[in-house]
Amino acid sequence: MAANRPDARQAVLEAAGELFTGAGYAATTTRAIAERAGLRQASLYYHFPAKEDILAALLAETVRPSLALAARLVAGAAPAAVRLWALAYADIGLLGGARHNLGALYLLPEVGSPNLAHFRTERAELKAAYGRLVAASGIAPESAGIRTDLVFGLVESIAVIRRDDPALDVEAHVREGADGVVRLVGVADPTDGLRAQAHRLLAPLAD
Amino acid sequence: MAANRPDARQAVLEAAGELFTGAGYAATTTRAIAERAGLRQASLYYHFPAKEDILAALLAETVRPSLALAARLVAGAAPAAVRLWALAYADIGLLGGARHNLGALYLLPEVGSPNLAHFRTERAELKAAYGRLVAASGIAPESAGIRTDLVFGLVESIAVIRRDDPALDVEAHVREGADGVVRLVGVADPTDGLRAQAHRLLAPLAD
DNA sequence: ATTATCTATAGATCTATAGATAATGC
DNA sequence: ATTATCTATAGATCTATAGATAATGC
Repeated sequence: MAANRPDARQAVLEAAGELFTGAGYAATTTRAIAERAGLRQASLYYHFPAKEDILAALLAETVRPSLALAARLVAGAAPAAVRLWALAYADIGLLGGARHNLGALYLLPEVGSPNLAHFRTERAELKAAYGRLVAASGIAPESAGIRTDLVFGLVESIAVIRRDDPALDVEAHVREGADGVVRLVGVADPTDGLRAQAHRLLAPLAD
Repeated sequence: MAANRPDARQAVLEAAGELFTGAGYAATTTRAIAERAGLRQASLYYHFPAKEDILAALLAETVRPSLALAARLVAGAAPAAVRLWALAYADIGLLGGARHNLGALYLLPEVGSPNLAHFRTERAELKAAYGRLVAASGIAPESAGIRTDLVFGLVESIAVIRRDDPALDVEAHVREGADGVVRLVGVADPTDGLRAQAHRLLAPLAD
């Protein structure tokens, strides 16, 4: 290979993550991404076929860990409120702790693009997992749909909160957010016992 | 005047509202706005000094009604949970019922622009009003800040929910959303009595 | 021969301004 | 004289492709 850097592709994603979350997709030029990644503008196209594929890669790497966790929790046997608390806790933590507030990518109008249908499907699957846990919590079936919308909205709102206050105390927000999700569903009050049980569910998955 | 239309400025705002909420600010060209408004591209600049001023006008007209209501409710004498329910109900209703999902404008990365500081101030004032009602609900002071963040996030999440499902049953979401805000704060459970009281607070303000 | 980069550029925009034009109000 | 519009365009991009170049692996 030529005088290449160890992992240019990763540097591009890192740069794009910062710029897309800060300025948005359309307002970020391929030149700005390349500059920050230490490449020339045209060299981006060796690693990605088009600008939109950079966004697609970032979206995929953001939603996938949450989705993997959700699949395990949906299949779990613990009380639904415990599993819901655990999913919300981990999911908000991933969004809140990611470099560059990647959750803000979900807010970009470009996620509606036909080329990003795969991301939208994965995000819908994550929401469906929340929906199963909400339904299993014993909520009246006619309310479950709307409450799932609200729960998912509350979880994702971490991106807006973090944008408004970049110096956010993420750990406090994560715990309050998970508590809030359970209170919002309205079938159980989060107790220390529930939280401890949820942490035990999450502990073995941390590796 | 020349062969002008009754209210070109309003037609521009209407067109921009549709395009900005759908495709975002940067991806919407002044030509597209003008075309939809029935003008030539350059004629926009008779009504607005720059593209960003069109966005500023839309943001202002979206936040202002909620802010006016919030100011009245903060000064009210009803129980805090009732006033909070009323504010959330009206605010979500305004965002959910507006033409073109104008609440999605709050999600655009361009709201961070220096030229839109006035909007950010008004939005911060609205959030502060929620904060006063949350604090007055009797929440522990160390939790009030984060819960206000979450409450405000839940209210604004109507924009994402509506974007995901344009055929949303807004009225059902508004009521469930206001209930959810009160449950999320965690000091009172919404009852029919509370809702009725809140509606009485809102009734005289409807004109 | 393959990999990863570069320079140069085609082709297509995009915003905002300059200056002309026509209808209305005084 | 003022208001609201238009045509034309300057000047500045922006994405993606073509083709050259240099280092490495066989």
